Amino acid sequence: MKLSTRARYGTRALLELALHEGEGPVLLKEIAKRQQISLHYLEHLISPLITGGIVRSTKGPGGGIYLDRTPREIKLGEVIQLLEGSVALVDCVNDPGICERSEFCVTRDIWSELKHVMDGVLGSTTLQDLVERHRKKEQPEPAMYYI
Amino acid sequence: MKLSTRARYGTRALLELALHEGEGPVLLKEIAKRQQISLHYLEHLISPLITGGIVRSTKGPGGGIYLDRTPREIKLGEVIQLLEGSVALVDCVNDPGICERSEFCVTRDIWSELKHVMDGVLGSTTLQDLVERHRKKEQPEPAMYYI
DNA sequence: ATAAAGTTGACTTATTTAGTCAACTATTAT
DNA sequence: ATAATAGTTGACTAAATAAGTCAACTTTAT
Repeated sequence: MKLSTRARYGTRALLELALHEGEGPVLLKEIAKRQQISLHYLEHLISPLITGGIVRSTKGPGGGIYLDRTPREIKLGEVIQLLEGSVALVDCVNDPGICERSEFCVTRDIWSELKHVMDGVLGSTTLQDLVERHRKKEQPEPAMYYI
Repeated sequence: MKLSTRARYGTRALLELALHEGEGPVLLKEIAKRQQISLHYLEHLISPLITGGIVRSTKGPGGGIYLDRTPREIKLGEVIQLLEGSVALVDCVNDPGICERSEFCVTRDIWSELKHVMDGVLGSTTLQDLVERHRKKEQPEPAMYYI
């Protein structure tokens, strides 16, 4: 029950983009280097994000990728959905029809509840939130001295 | 990012035990049949639950397995922990040392938050809750007529 | 034109999960 | 005692999924 590297790398790549928002396209090669991801692997993670309307790209010299919306408008839930699929821990949660037990199954109810709370977190966290958390960690609040 | 069959089958097996609480040992064969699980596979799921102090067993004729505590005292979180391991979606959440990025990594913070809310659900749901939900579905409240 | 970059599809390898089989141990009933 | 019942354990296999690599291709700036 682990998150795939797709989702983890992809999220980090997007954070990288959000941190450089407005500075023009970022090279895949740069992202791969800064986030320690294989370039070839990263290439494959980007394409669903383009299809999903989260990033855009330009080819050729000076090209690269960049966010298609502001970081504030990009929810983590969307990102995970694109890279990993639904956050449901069992298929019957999204698709009750696949198991004839679904209607009566109380364990299924619990797995649904798990999905619900996870969706809650991922639906209320945006790339902007990540950026802010990141900056906060980077530049710790100067110590306060009370005289 | 799916729950393994271990966790799913195991939880259902325990529910089966909880439903027959106090009626003596239940045959693995019975559980396997009622929950449509391969007997041989089920055997392997039981052993961590015994080690974990959730079920007990007696061998020989008239033997079987039964809960070691009341359903009210058995949290789903414990069960999942035994069958699947931590609910953490990435290893660095439990074990920051495995990634030198952990300290600064804001995506890790989100994965931690996910673990936290999942633990919330699983830590507050007991086998007894499952039993009650089950009974409620089985015997729907008789319709109320207001005169 | 040419070099820089992203895009796509095929392929391989590694890892994990699921499941099976068989030998073994303990217990009850006769 | 012994035979039958029932759980226990470990080794093994197969299937599925995830991770990663390679190479050919397209687009764009200079």
